[in-house]
Amino acid sequence: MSRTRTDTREALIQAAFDLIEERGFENLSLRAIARAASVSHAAPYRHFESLDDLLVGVAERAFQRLLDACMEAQSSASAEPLMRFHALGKAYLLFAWANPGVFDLMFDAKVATDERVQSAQAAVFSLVALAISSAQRDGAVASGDPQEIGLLAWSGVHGYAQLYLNGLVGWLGLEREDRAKMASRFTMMVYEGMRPR
Amino acid sequence: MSRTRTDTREALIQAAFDLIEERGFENLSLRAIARAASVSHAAPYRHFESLDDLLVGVAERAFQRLLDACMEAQSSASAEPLMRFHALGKAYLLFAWANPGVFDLMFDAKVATDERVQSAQAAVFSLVALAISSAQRDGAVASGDPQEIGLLAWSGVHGYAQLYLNGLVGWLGLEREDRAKMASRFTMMVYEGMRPR
DNA sequence: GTGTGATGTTTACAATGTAAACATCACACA
DNA sequence: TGTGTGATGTTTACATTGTAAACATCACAC
Repeated sequence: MSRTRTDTREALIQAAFDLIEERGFENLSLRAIARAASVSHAAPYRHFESLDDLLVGVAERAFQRLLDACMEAQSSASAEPLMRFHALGKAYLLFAWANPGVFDLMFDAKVATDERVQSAQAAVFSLVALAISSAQRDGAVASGDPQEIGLLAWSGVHGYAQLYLNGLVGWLGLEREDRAKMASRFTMMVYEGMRPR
Repeated sequence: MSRTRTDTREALIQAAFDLIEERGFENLSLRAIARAASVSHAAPYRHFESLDDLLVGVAERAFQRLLDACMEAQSSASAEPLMRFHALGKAYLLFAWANPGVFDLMFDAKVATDERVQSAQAAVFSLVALAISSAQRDGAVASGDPQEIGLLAWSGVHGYAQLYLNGLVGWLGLEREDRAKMASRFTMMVYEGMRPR
């Protein structure tokens, strides 16, 4: 029984995903991915145009998982807008910290210009914008363009994730509390700034 | 007249800086840098341990310029804490958008673990934290740990810069207003969230 | 003046991304 | 049921890359 088309494609993406989490995506090689997926080093070209194209596939997959994690967190939170927003931000941060390598990849210039990745980003954003506007209806967030406020919220959480992953931990005293608590805390601060006055 | 040690070192860093802004730092090659600096492809090894080490040099240089830009902007702003904060955030965003390639590099995993880069990051952060605590003294920003609030502010601006550079422009309606206006506007939103209630 | 250390070049090598030629296997159609 | 045709995979090949080693050169302290 040989592998179907989708099998190999999936295997390559999964192998890349794992390798990235092991060693970061900077020193990733097409050949190493192929090796990990037990195919020859040229086989990936039957499924992807290039290494970058494969990475786009990985990023798409990663955004799918991020979206799942966010929706899952939101749906298991209470209906109160504060809690839903809190769940969203926390899930985002925990995803970034649990998958630092792919998180870097997801917003890397190499893949971010691809329209498939961009629409995946847009899907995440629409989740944020939705949370904002529903919180606005409950009077929990100040009025204003939900897109704009959503971008403010997302920027805060996203920037925190990135700064945390790249350096900050080193020179700031961070990492004393556990991450879940830090994620909660920071998300609350972002939320705090958006409340009506 | 031959080049002094510092000459070649500087020339290499400058060449790398320029190449990064032309083509992004992902596909950058040591050999291309050497070529641009008119030296043989092995010459860089007399000044840097490796390509990554050279990139650290570029990042250091870039942080220096960012710091200069921020301080310059701050000092030509009025003494009012709002205006100083505004100048800082705006300068940060404009720097990122004027130098997208090196801005990516400055927070890339490849260089961010280096302690020289980390201390450069810390220098930027101390500027932010200082602005916060001085604004607090004037009652313009809510009380609380200036480090923590500063991190909130920095995260917001930084995340916006990164999201903007990698995709956002594509799928959101952005880029209609001019950038200086967008930078101002966003910085003000961040500031708004930090005011006392 | 001389030699010694710093700077630069040439040559070499293994690893990489990608293309082309070749093999194989599943499966539609006779 | 046999066959050929397209999809999938492998082998081979090649230019480019980062890096090391051997060699050249030049400035400058003694």
